[in-house]
Amino acid sequence: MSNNRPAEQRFIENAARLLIPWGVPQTAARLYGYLLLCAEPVSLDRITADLEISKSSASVAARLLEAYRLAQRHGERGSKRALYAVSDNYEGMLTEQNRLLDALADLMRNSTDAVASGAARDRLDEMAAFYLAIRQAMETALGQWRAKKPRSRST
Amino acid sequence: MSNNRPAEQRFIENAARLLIPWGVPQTAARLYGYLLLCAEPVSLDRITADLEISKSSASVAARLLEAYRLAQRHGERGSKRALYAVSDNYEGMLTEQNRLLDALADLMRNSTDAVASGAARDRLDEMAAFYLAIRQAMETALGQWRAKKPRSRST
DNA sequence: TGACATATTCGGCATATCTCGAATATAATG
DNA sequence: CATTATATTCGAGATATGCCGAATATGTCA
Repeated sequence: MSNNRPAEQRFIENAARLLIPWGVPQTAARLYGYLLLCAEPVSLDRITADLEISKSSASVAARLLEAYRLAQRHGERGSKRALYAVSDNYEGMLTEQNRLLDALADLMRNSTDAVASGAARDRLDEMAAFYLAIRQAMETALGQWRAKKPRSRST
Repeated sequence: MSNNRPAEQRFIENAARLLIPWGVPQTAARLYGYLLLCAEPVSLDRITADLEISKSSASVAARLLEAYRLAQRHGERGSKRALYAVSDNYEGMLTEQNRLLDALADLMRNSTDAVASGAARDRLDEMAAFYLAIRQAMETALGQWRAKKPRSRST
């Protein structure tokens, strides 16, 4: 970070622009873009300085990304200092969606009390099957990726 | 709709609960759940009555769902009346995400001006490849589904 | 335990978003 | 062209959300 400021700024804002419509708050979205540019884990103070946001905002944004599995906290040994970096598995955003697909499929399958039969019933069953099929395809693809790239633990 | 009110209500609220965290406004989310239960296209006035919302809210929610490709407007011939029903292709939510994956992959590949080399560069390239792979797997799965279920144009 | 460094929570302000009813626009029909 | 039926837009009030600085909590070291 910080050998070509303008281009980096652009990247950060572009990434944020993509994530924001998906419900990611601006600060968290910008932080994610920023972390993508950082070769090593960075401290909250560094984030605060580079992104020009308050430390409290940096803190909540970082933990939000962590909750979404988009970032990882790297505690420094012998210090309270928290360093953050993008998670090394990029699946976070996708597994979250898989959860939605599962939940939707469940809801539809278990809704015979609301619609027992008829066109709506058929559609619900079909949609449930559809979501499960897609979800399974994604699971498979994720598995294949993990297999192809088994270890990447070298920073 | 409306032969087992309590169960239907529960279904509608449950569906809404799933969609809302994804940024879908409450009214639109409930409307989607409602439409899932309707065997036939319904009018705005019917929606207004059954969902107990204002007509303006019904109108904007319906068109929001339409924009997301989650619902479809069925114009009545010889009338201004608009009838809405859930779209018969359930891919809407997924294609939207595919667009995000594509855009992210693009951004990462075209960001050599921000990071030319090093660990961050490697990661960006890897992520771009990852997103494209997943996106392609989904595309394939969608294609297979369409092939398996070629015609469903009955009611 | 005391002193320090650091992260986290809290209350308030600013801003955005939702929902509504009234006003307006647009299409259909005689 | 007037009337009616319907959808859409508009402005306002209410609600939620994001962001900040100050206050607080928590961990670390001597």
